[in-house]
Amino acid sequence: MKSRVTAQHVADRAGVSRSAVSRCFGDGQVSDDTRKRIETAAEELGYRPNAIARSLTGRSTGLVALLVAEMDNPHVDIVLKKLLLAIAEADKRALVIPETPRQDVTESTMHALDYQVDAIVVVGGTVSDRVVGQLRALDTPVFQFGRQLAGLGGVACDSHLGGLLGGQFLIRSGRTRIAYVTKTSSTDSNQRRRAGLAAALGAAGLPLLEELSEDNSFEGGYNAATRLFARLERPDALFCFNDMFALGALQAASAFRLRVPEDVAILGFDDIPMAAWPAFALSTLRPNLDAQIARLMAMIAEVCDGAPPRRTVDLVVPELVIRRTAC
Amino acid sequence: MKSRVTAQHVADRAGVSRSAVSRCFGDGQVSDDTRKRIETAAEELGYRPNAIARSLTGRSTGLVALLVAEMDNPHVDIVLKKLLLAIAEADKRALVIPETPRQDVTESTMHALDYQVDAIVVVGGTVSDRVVGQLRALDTPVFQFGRQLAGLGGVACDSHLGGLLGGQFLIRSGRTRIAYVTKTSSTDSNQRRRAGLAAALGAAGLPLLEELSEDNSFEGGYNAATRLFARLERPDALFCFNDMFALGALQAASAFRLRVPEDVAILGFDDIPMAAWPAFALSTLRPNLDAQIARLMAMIAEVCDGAPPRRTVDLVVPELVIRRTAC
DNA sequence: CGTTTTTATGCACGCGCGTGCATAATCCAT
DNA sequence: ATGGATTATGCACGCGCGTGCATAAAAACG
Repeated sequence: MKSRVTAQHVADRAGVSRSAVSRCFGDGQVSDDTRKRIETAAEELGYRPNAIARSLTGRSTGLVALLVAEMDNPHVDIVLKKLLLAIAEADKRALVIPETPRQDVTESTMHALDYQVDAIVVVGGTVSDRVVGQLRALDTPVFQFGRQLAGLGGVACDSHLGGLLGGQFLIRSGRTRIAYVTKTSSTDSNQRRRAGLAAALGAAGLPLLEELSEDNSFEGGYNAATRLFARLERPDALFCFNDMFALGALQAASAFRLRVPEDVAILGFDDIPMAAWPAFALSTLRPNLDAQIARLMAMIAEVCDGAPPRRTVDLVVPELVIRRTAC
Repeated sequence: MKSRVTAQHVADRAGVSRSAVSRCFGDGQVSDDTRKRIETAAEELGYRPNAIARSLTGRSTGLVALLVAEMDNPHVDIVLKKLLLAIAEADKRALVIPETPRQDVTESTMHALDYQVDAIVVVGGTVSDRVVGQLRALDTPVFQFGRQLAGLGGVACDSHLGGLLGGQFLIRSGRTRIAYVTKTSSTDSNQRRRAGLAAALGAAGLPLLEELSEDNSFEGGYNAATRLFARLERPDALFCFNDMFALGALQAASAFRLRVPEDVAILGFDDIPMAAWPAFALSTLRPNLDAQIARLMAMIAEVCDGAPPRRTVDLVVPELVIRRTAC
């Protein structure tokens, strides 16, 4: 592998000083003549400024670290994709750090910080609060996506409101035995959704049934719903923590020969692409992802411009998407 | 934002030279006494070596760029996740560059190269050959994942063999009117799968029906299968380019009140997690992803050790997974 | 105890680039 | 034509770190 061409090479070829090359690719003032010569020389040599060396001079690196956990959730996939696109659009680069089972997140993240990233975004609810706390102690701006830890800037879907809206909708459609299908690991958003639902039910004087899923996926939703349907007094509506649970519950309803939504209504959360498939036509709550990401990118742009990082969470209101499984 | 602590700060505090600190965190020889003092000083100051500056001294950056397109395909999600985990396990960092609709991939990729990545991995079949060609012209090692462009190192599932195995299996199970559901954009792997299937059918003296999908997803498979089922002589087996098509086709079969697999067998490709869901129980061909990734990481490790990049594609044989939709 | 060998440490340079400062070149107005 | 204002260019330094080289310290050996 031949060594890369540096600004010095271009300078030599163009017969100017290296500073001129530097200014030409920066925002310095260069005469039209020399600019032309430098550009042709750079073109011929295939020169590209070394971003590593450039960022060494105290400036920003243009890197944004995405600390992403809960990668078994399709919704996180969508978030990740959209974040990647948004970061590329903002002319920055995404350094993605997955939560590995073997290696502790902390260690991976710390390694990422060695790259002087401009900001860290914590994606997904399952990153432990301890890790987030450690991150906050650093001087690198940290933002959270999809959680609402106090004192840490970020964006999130208003889970409480989502729970409330979903609950009110189910009540309006005449349901009286409403169950919440949740997961064992109680993340922040989980608790808020449950609280919102509980508020809606409480206002209507209805009880809140509940069923835990041992697993964070389709199978978990299937099993939890199966247990619910096997109860003596079967619920007539299932509000699921996320769409994957809801799809599993839908499958369980089919196994029980229950008509959806006549016998039982099923409501999800996230509006993953699959929810819109005609095979499922899942009613669900759609977090306005694009709005969330736009705000997050604005926060990142702020800190890149030297502003102190925000310390508040922007809540985005979810939207009720009514399809076939609850109406 | 206070400025980061450098090796000089640690050196001052420990009462040693900066070189000693550098050696302590590198592999240089340091006496037990000074090492201890340096380590405590570093601990107290929260010092971490600056990876940016470190990589400036001609060494590797520890960055691997993932150029990923076709992000609407769940299978690519899985590949991306596994790649991210593998890269983290290898103690490297992943720089993910999505194919943005607005910005040309070339430009994004070039920006990524400014970070002196150790290697580039092209993921997904839809990255244009032109872009890959441009990448090959660089002195940064480029690998391809899931495609088989000649002269460029990488790993891929043996699509031809997959087509052959699938075709032979359908023939053995007594199918005679076998259709291939494919997509309009003819990627490399698509053509190979079709060729493998054609070889199997040709050997058995059977015709190859075909139907194009206008779209690379569930809906596309649904529509294509619908057209096939509406034909006078309905096919008794559908071999789909990927699982998403197959799931759409499955839905179409249900709409036509066709029994699966009695009336029509449906075979997918990729073995995405959803294929295993009891709701679908899709028979499919499983590319051995873990094996592919292990080999790719080995190739990357090679070039990081200074070896010239491989120029051959390691083919991994796919495995026939027989569930309910074809048996 | 003196000499040679080994080990530990500091100094200084360079990686590729941005940028303040001084100087040279150019321009404009009088 | 000439002084001053503006612009263009080069020089040199520093960003944070690794490392060859020289030197100082310690160890080993006779």
